[in-house]
Amino acid sequence: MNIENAQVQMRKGILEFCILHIISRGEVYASDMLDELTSARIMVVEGTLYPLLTRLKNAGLLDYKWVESTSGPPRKYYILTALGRTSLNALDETWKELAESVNLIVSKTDQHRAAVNGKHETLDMNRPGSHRDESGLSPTEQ
Amino acid sequence: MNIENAQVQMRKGILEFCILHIISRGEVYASDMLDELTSARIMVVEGTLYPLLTRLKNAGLLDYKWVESTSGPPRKYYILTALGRTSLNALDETWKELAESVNLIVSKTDQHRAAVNGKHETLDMNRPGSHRDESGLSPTEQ
DNA sequence: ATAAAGTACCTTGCATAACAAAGTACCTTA
DNA sequence: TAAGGTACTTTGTTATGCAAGGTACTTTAT
Repeated sequence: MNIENAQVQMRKGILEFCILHIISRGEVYASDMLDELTSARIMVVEGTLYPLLTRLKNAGLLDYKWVESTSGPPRKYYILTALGRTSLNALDETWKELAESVNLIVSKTDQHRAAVNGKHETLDMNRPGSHRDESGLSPTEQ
Repeated sequence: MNIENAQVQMRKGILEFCILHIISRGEVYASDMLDELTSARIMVVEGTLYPLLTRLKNAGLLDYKWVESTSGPPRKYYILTALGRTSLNALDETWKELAESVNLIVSKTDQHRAAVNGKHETLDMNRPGSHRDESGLSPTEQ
């Protein structure tokens, strides 16, 4: 597991949420979505997007209609179903909570760093040279 | 695919980031991490955490030492390696960018909703598919 | 006509990972 | 020595991102 892998992982699960958002703004087809995601610097490829759309369709969150194109084959234009809109609202909430949770954890680290840098205390940060709980304090809390 | 599934998905990939953060603040063992994650309302179970720790260890981001406990079997106390600290910094950046990207997409939807509710006009969307909407109404709102 | 190039959607196969559930091992207490 | 608690591990299932290759329709060039 390298860093790139972790970065890829971090983006997973967000895609579905972003797709629903984009579709919620009006009828779009796959290339529209790819453009929008790319401009938000969320990289997705066809092999990811098409199966995702199919899953969402089968789950009843999306519907689509075929539309003729003036410059190529017909396109599938997607829209949200009523269930899709409900789901999107729920995911909005989930995203907020998740971002809050992560920021809570990050800010705790920031606090910890500030505390460690502020004192000349370097007990816990670096080395396992320290010992066991005779100190009485868990390394995690306080 | 139901909503719960989507919520689970959304949390994926964030775990590794949160774990690294928690360990960065000092030596901890698995139960400490579970407590911290639970208090941040990020639910994780052993079957997820232990393999994750093993992966991070094998990737060279973590190290651990066995420590006797006064109330049970010995514990594995984890710390970040130098590589782990570097990686955490990179993931901090990744998280910031990801949150920014998602919030950009969400805010675009908000703008769209405001525009639709404010006017009775729904044709001005930037999408290239607009040539087809004789219907004139976005399927999302109203 | 036919070939080539562009656009759009679909499928297959692989690797990874979250999770449930069951298992192993150690320690304390009754 | 039995029971219960704590901690770490493993196995099997399922889901999913993605690369790569495929089908099909359309326009443009030869």
